[in-house]
Amino acid sequence: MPNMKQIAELAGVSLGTVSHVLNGTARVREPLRKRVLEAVKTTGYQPSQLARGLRRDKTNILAMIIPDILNPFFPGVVRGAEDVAFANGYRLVLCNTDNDHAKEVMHLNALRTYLPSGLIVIPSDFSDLTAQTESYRNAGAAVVCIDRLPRNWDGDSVTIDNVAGAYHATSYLIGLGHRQLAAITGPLHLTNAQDRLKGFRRALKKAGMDIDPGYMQETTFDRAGGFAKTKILLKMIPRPTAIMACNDLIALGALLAIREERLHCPDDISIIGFDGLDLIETTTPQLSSVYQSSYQLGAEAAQLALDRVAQKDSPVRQIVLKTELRIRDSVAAPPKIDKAPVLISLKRSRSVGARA
Amino acid sequence: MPNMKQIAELAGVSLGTVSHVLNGTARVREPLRKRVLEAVKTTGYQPSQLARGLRRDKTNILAMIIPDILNPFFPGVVRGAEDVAFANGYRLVLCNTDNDHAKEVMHLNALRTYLPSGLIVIPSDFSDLTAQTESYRNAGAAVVCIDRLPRNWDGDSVTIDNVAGAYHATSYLIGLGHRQLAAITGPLHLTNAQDRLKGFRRALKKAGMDIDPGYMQETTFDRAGGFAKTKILLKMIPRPTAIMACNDLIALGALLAIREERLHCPDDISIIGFDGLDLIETTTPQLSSVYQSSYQLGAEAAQLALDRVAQKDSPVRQIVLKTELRIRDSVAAPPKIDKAPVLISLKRSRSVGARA
DNA sequence: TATGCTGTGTGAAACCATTCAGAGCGCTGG
DNA sequence: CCAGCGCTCTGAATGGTTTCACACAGCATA
Repeated sequence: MPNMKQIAELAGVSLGTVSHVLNGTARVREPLRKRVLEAVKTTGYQPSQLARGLRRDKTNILAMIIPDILNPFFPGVVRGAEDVAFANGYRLVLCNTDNDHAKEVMHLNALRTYLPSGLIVIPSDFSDLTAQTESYRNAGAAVVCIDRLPRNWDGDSVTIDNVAGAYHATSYLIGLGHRQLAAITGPLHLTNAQDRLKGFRRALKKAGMDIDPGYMQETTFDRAGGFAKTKILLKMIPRPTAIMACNDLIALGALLAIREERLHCPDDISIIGFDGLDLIETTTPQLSSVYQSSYQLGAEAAQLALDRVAQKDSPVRQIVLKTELRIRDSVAAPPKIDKAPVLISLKRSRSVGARA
Repeated sequence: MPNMKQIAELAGVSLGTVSHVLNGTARVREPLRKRVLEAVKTTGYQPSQLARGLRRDKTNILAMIIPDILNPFFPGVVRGAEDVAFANGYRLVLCNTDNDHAKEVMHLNALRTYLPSGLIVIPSDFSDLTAQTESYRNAGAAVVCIDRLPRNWDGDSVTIDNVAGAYHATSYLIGLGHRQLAAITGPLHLTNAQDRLKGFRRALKKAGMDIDPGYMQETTFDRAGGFAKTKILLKMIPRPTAIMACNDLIALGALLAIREERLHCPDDISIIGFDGLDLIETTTPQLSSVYQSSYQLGAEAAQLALDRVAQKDSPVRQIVLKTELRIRDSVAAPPKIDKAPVLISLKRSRSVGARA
């Protein structure tokens, strides 16, 4: 593979001229320009991204730090970001943190020396990332936080309206007549989990309903967590008639727990999840969910990062995406009998268990 | 951020000595060594990966080219590769091709100038990639093909035993008494799709069974493909009593089609998928599948790449991973009535349709 | 004719780590 | 006592690009 010097010789011009032709950084007379382009074409020359990055103090790399690509929410985010990056001549470096702050910091530190133009982070938790991200900013890199925000975050971000999403879903359940609601939230050190719980409570308050703290269970954002917490909820008296799950994996776990307890969704209990993953379309019943576009989340983040690279001092942008309540088969009005006193409700629960 | 020169000054040694201490490329007396390490520690110095890569003609980057991270099979592969890469101080650059050969070539060409140490590719199709990958090899990079192989591939690879996997699944169905089998294959320009079909046919042959080509439908590796082709299969006379789907998404589509036709899996039709994705555990019925470890696929590939970087001229390795038949609720013996003549079987199909 | 200005090109410096030839030093064996 | 060797360490060259100060030609103006 030839280098720029050889192109310069082949075209009979200086190094600088080749650079100017290639980058459009200065006017070059047409004949020279043509000779350079010709030389590039015949040799198949490609500039070294390394040398270029070394010299410009920045590469066409976007670094992306996410919790875990195995969680089905994140591939969409990654794909959205990669598409935008690719379309602009950038590449994506992907790092998984497993929500481990130490690992996150390791990635953050190590990646910096590759001089990425931008950094897109889904924070592992509520830890303050200012120290690390500041060093990226000083190095001229754009930093965008998405999905959740670390403590004290005042930079660019893309999130969704978690409060509104959870509020709508909960209100919908209340509208159907549910009075015994439960929520299974994600880890409350994450802002998105916090906000979804906030939306849930706000809807209850609006309806003048109160709730025992035991009906709000906190767990990890996965199937196992949803399963375990649902088992607990199903034993409570009175048993909830609807569960607001703070993501789809939790909802999935809830569905499995309900099934294992020989209850039926939505006849006995309604479920609404959050995220709108593809895979909730294949369950029986199909799960209702607060849809958000993970793809858009990633795409907007990448665009935001690239915009900031182009215009370093434009005002901070904090994009908030809309959600959309998608009702499918997992919600219904509460069983009639639940309007009767507690003990009867309990009895029914047992008989149902026996029946199946 | 300081550079190496400043570390050298601070430690009172030369540039070369700093490099040797950091890379262990030569013996350095303990006192000097200590001073260097001390200087590194107090300044928080980190070597520039760019300068390092430029000089060594190779970076600690692993490039990974896959069809589409949104396909739930691939996150596992990526995660496996990223974990191994990370553990060895490497980073992963992720590229999606959408099975588009042109896009694949673009990525291949563009990535090269970042001088990755290794390249892991899931080929978009059967196209010959020798030209592109050869240039990586010439640049000293390790190239590993996984999951499927391009035409004429004679380099390192990690695949699974597709033939055996499909063979076992099919044999299992035959063992249950199924005689009207159907297969829905992936695109036959992909080696893995070819091999799974081969395993299917081999099992039939072993059992002395013949099959009408109409019962082997080719489609894309997704839900929509499985859905559409199953619709066709369900109209055939005699109707198949079992479907061997060449991946889980196809199997999922098949399940949905069967459901939509008011038939029942496994009572009317059995289904076996391929891949063993998590999401097939949440369907009703749970889908049986030929499990393969996508994580291991990625992890082995990354390890293979790193091994080759370390030992350039070791013999080519072509790793073939085992599969494991995981039977769940989607398979059963064929309905008894199917042993009766065709017309009766047809009738039953109608009556079932009317029932549901 | 001298001066200034524009429009184009040039060449060297800078970016930063690695590596290689060689220098300095102390020790050993003859 | 000296040649020779081994062990450390040094400093310059190297890799490929961008950028900046400057040069040069051509033209217009005074």
